[in-house]
Parts: sequence; C-alpha cells; structure tokens
Amino acid sequence: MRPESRSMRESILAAAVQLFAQYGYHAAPLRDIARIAGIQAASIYHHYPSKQALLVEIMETHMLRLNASLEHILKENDDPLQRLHAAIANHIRLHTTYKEEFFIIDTEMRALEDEHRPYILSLRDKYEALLQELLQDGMEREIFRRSDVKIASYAIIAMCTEVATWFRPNGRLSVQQVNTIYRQFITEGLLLPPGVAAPMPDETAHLL
Amino acid sequence: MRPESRSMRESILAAAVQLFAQYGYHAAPLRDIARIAGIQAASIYHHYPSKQALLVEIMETHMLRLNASLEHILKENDDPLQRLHAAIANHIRLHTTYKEEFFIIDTEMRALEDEHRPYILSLRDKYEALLQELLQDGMEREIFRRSDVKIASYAIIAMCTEVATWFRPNGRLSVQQVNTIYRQFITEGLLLPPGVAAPMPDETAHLL
DNA sequence: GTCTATAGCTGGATAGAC
DNA sequence: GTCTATCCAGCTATAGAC
Repeated sequence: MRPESRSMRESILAAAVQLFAQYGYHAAPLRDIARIAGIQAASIYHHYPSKQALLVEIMETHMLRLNASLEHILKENDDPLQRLHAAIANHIRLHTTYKEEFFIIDTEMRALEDEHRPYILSLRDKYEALLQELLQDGMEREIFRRSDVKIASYAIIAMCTEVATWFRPNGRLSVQQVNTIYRQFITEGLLLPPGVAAPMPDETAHLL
Repeated sequence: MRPESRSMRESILAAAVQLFAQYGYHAAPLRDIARIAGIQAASIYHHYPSKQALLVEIMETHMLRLNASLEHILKENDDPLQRLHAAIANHIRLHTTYKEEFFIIDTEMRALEDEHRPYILSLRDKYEALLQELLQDGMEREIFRRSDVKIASYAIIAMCTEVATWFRPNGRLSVQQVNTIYRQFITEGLLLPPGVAAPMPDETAHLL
C-alpha cells in the first residue's frame, strides 16, 4: 500500500469517526463522510468495500487496543489493588484519548450487521473476562470485598466508559483528576467510615 | 379521546418502544411499527404527527416519571444515607421495569431533532441536579466522603442505568439482589477495610 | 485513484376513498 | 379511524470514463 493511499484511507476513517459519533451510524450519510475527507462518495469504495466496513474497522481497532493494554497490565502486575488501579487508569486514559471511537463502540453495537456482530461482541466479552479475572483473584486473596464478580465488572466498566460521553479535553478536570476521583470511588465508595470520620481526610494526609 | 382510540395509540407506542430499543430509531421502519401494532403505516399519522413524535413521547413520559419519583424520595426522607439507598433502589426499579424505554433514552438522544432535544436534555439535567443535591447535602453533613459531586452523580447514574442493558427478568439475579449489590458497591466500594479483614488464616497469623 | 452519472431501493409522509 | 396508492427525498452502491 502506497503512502498516498494510506493517507486517504485514514482521512476517510477519521471523517467516519467524527460523523458516526456525532449523528450515529445510520444518520451519517456517506456523502458527508466523503466531503469531510475531501473526495466524492463513490471514491470511498476504492478504499473500503462498504459503509459497514468503516464501522467494523473503528470498533475492531480500538477493542483490540483496549484488550491488549489490559492483558499487559495483568501480566506486569501481581498485586490485585495495583492491577485494579492500573486497569482503571488505562480504561480512562483510552476512553478520553479515543473518546469518539469508544463512544461509537458503546452506542452503535446494534448497527453491526449479523455477519460482524459476534466477532466484535467476542472482543467485548474478552475485556469483561479479563476484568472479572482481576476481580475474582482480588476477592479470593481477601483484598476485595466478596461480591458478585459479573455485576462489579459491569458497574466499573459502565462508569469508566461513560467518561467518553462527558469528558472535554479542556474542561474543568484533567484526565489525572478524573482518574483519581474514580479510583477512590471504586475502591472506597461514597460512605465515610463511621469511626474515622473527623480530623484528617486520608487522601490528603500523605501530602503533608 | 375515546377508549378505542387510546388503545391503538398505546399499541403503536408499545411497538415503537420495542423496535427503537431493538434496532435503534433510524433503523426501525415505521412500516414495521405499524405491522406490530396491527395497522397500516399511514394510519399511524391519525394518532401521531410524525415518527419523531413517538420518540419524544417515550422519552418525555419516562423522564418525567423518573424525576417525579426522585423528587418524592427527597421530600419524604431527610437522612442522606436513607435518601441514597432509596434513590438507588428507585433508579434500578424503574430501569428494570421500563428497561426498553430507558435504554432508548440512554442511546437515542442523538436522534432527537433540534426542536425537541433541549427539552428532553433539561429533564435529564433536572435528574442529575436532584441527585447532586442529595450528594452535596450528604457531604456537608459528613455522611459521605467529600468528593467531586458532579462526577459522583455521573458515576452512579451510569452504573445504575446500564442495568437496563443487561438485566433479564428471569435471569440469574432478581431486582432486589441487583439492588443490594449496587447499594454496597456505591456506599462501601470494592476494597475490604484493612483492619476488619476477617479471621486470619492460621498460616499467616504469625506474621503479625 | 478519483470522477460523473445513475441504478436500485427504502424510507417518512401525504392524498383521498371508504 | 383505517385503508390503498403514491409521492418524493435520501440513501448505499455500482458502472464506466479519465
């Protein structure tokens, strides 16, 4: 594949990402994707066989990226809490960096045709299984509270994924701040421990 | 409005709920909605002015229901923890009872035309504001850990809303079980309190 | 590799009979 | 209140020139 060709391929994909995220797959006309990429609609078919192929490529690329990064974290860490912290940070980092792509993954599963849906779903299932493995291990080693592993994984994924919906790169909070807030919420919950209520908040004590 | 008329109105709406949830707004043809309701597509226009009107009515009805129930909870309770428990239970109850309707609210915001989107968004904002009021009050009264109120509200809403995606009425867990698991996760988090870490296994007790 | 032109279809919505 | 018939706009995708 020659460089000029690859460049146009990427321009088309970037335009598709933008419009799929903004209007949804079915509401985004191929003509508009072509216009943003700077060519005619028919020319897209030199680079991709169909509109559906654009959606599949967006979803596959980023689900593979997400899974590979979590597999790497599990391989490099043994401590359940370190693993969880790294997994949260990784999920939030990717969902803010590739915010539109993951928003599409989160909202356009139904737009996948029967031919491709099982494959993309299997990638999503794989991610859930990796996180559940992390949680199960942490519970067996008495680091995490024993709870329903599946529901815990769904809850963590849902709240960390939704960051892709509202996060703004130049908004009130940085990625690092969002990460810190989510980490504490997931590990410690909302409730103040009854006895420890008063003087020094844990999260600032170590700064002194 | 005569009874026969209202009945067909509801049949049409129910069919729209089913197909919007299953295929998405843009991918659900009006002809299919009509077929499920047992009439011809053109007859729908006697009951609703447009396809868009079906979507708006579904979203409005259930967002109003959700807001009214949370307002009622805030009025009837004063204790922050009781309020939070009631809010979680209420959110999960509605999102499992009207699972398709809330799934549509969660995934088809982009399908709203400019004329109606601000109104539906204002209802969603209202719900977030009510929950944030609950959280803010609980933090000021030293019941909840001080944290970012907006993010905490987004996290709680995201995880409790996603129940509408995977919950199955005759599945592994009852609504009550799901509610209990979520309640503990939100208030206490995943981590076991270090001191309270259960009876110590014999082979590690000597390390203390 | 990109273009113009258009095929082929499907969709929401309307007209007007009954 | 529901029907049949149809308009017409919009879409994805293809054909074939350059």
